[in-house]
Amino acid sequence: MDKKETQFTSTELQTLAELIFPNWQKLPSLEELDKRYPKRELPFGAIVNRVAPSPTGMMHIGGLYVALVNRRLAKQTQGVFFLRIEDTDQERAVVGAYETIVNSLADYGLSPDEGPMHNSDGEIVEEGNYGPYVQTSRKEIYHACAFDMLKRGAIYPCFMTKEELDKQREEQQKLEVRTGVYKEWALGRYLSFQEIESKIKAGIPYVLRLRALGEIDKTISWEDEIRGTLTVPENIVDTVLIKSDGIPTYHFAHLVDDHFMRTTHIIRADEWISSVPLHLQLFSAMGWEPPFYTHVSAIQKMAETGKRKLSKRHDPEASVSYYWENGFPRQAVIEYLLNLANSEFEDWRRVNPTSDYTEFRISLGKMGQAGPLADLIKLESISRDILSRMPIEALYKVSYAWAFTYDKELAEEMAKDPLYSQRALDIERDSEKGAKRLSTLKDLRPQLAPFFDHFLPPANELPFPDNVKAEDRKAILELVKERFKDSDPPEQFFENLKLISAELGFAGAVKDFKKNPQMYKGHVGDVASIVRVAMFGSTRSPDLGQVLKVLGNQTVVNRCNRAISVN
RNA sequence: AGGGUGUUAGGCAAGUGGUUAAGCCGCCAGUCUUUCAAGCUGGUAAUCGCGGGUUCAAAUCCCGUACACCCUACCA
Repeated sequence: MDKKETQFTSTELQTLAELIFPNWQKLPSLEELDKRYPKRELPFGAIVNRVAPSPTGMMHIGGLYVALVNRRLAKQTQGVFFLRIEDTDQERAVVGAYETIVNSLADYGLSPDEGPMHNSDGEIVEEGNYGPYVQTSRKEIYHACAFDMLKRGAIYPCFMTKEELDKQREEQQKLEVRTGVYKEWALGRYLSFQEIESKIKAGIPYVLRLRALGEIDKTISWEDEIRGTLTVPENIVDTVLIKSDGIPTYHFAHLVDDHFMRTTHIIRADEWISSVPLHLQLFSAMGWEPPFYTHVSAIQKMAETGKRKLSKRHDPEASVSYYWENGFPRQAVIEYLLNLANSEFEDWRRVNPTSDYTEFRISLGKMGQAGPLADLIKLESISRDILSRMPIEALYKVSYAWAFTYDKELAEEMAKDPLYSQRALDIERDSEKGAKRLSTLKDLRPQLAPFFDHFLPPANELPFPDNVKAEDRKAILELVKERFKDSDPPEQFFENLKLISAELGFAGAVKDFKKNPQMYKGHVGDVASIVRVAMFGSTRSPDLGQVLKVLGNQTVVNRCNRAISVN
C-alpha cells in the first residue's frame, strides 16, 4: 500500500463540506456559537463539571458515585455542576431511562445546577444557558463544528462498509498489526475529490472520520489528579466522529459539548483513560483549550466466591434503585459512597456527628485508584448510624415513605396515628446507650409492626417459653393487667414486675435465683419474657416498660386478656 | 494479540524511604442486662500479588513477572 493520501485544494474542501451539509448556510458559525455560549463568569478556581449518563436503562450506582464526586467538587469551588444526557445511541435508548436519571439524582439530593431537572411542579424541564442539554437536540451545533473541520480537512468522509471493515480487521489480525482504521488502512483518505463527490451524490452512506495526526511512537502526557502524570501513546486511529445518520459519536459530542458548555474538569470513570489521547487531539484540532481530565475507579465488583465485575444483569446492587428498595436511607448510600471516595470521611463524621455531609470537603487527590468492591455490610453499618442519629420526625417520615411503597400494610397502620408510631420508633433512642435497632428500613417489621394489633401472631401461636407453667403465666398477666398504668414512669414497670415475681414465687433478682435456683419457679427475667411475648408477640423487644407505656392502658389490658385466653 | 489501569488483613482503606503497617466494617470473647440489639472493653487477622535490584534502610524507588479489569465499535 504505497498510495498517496489525496490532497485537496481549499475550494474542493469547501465544495465537499457544502455537499455534506447542504444546509450549511443555516448552521451557526463557530463565532456565533462562541457568543451564544460565552465563557462563564465564576470565581477564580471554580470548577465546572458534569455527569453525562446515557439513557440506556437503570441508573448505575457508579453513575451516582461519579455524580456525587463531581457535584461536591463544583459546590466546594462555587462552580457549576450540570447534567447532560448522552443519547446519541438510539439503538440502546430505553424508554423512561431519561426520567430515571433525573429522578435518581433528585432522590439522592444530587440535582444539577443546569440541565434536565424538576421544576416546582415536579415536571422535568431544562434549566441553564448552555443548553440544550440533551445531545440529540444539539445536532446543528455538532454539524457546525463538523462543517468547520471539513473545510479545514481535519475530518473526511469514509464510505467503508461494515463488511469491508470486518474483512480488514481480519486481515490485520492475520498480519499481526494493529487493528483499526488508520494510516494506509484508512481507505477514505485516498479517495479523490471526484470519487467522493459522486458517492455522496449517489447517496452511498458514509461516516465522518478524524484525520488523526498522531504518531504511534510518540506519547502524550497529562496530569490526572487522582493518578498523577499519565503517559500514553498518541492516537493514530481515524475515529468516527459523525455516524452515517448524522449523529455524533461520544468523542465528538464530548469535544463540542464540553467546550461550549465551558466544562473545566472532566471527572469520569476510568474506562475512559484510553480515550484521552483522542480527546486531547480533538481539542487541539479545534484549537480549543482542553479541560482537565481525571479518572475515578468505578465501583464494579462484588465479593462472593471470588471477585468479579459488578454486572448489570446479575447483580441487583448495581442499580441505584436496589438500595432504597432494600430499605437503605438515601443518606446512607451517599455517605457510603463519600467514604469510598475519601476514606477519611468516616473520621470526620465521628468528630462531626450532626453536621450535614456537605460540610465535608472532598479531595480528588485522596481518592483511591483501585476499584472498590461493593460492601453491603459496611453500608448497613452506616445506615444503622444514620437511622439512629435522625431526629424522630425525620425517622418517621423516611420510614413512612419507605413503607408506603414496600410495606403497604404497615404504612396504613402508621398513617392512622403518626404520633403513636413516632413514640414507638423513639423508644430507647435518646438513652445513653443510644440504641440502634434499625439497620435498614426493612427492620420496621420486627421493630414497629408489633405495636399494631394487626401484626400480632394469633393468640394460640404466641411463642411463650415453656419454662413457665400456663397457670403462672396467667397469674403474671392478671397482675400486670391490674397494676399497669401508662401514667407511671417506664422504670416503674420493672419495679412492679419484681414485686409480681416475688408474689408468685419467682426471684425478683436474677442473682438471687442463681444462688438458690431450687427456691424459685424462675426469676424476674422469666416473668418479663411472659409479658414480652404477650405484649409484643416476640421473645425480643425494645425496653418492655417503654413498650407498654406506648401501647397504653387499654391495649395492655386487651393483649393480656388475649394471652390469658390460651392454654 | 496490542495499549492502558490496578494489586496493603474476610471487605473498605490509611500510608509515597526510617520506631511494634492507622482507622472503619466484619468476626470472636468479656462486660452491662428483664429479651434481642445497641453500648463499653479486649481480641482475631496483612511476611504490603510474586521475583529480583537500588539503599545503611522499601509497602513506599527501579526492572521483571502473575493476575484482575478497561480500551482497541457508525456503544457510551
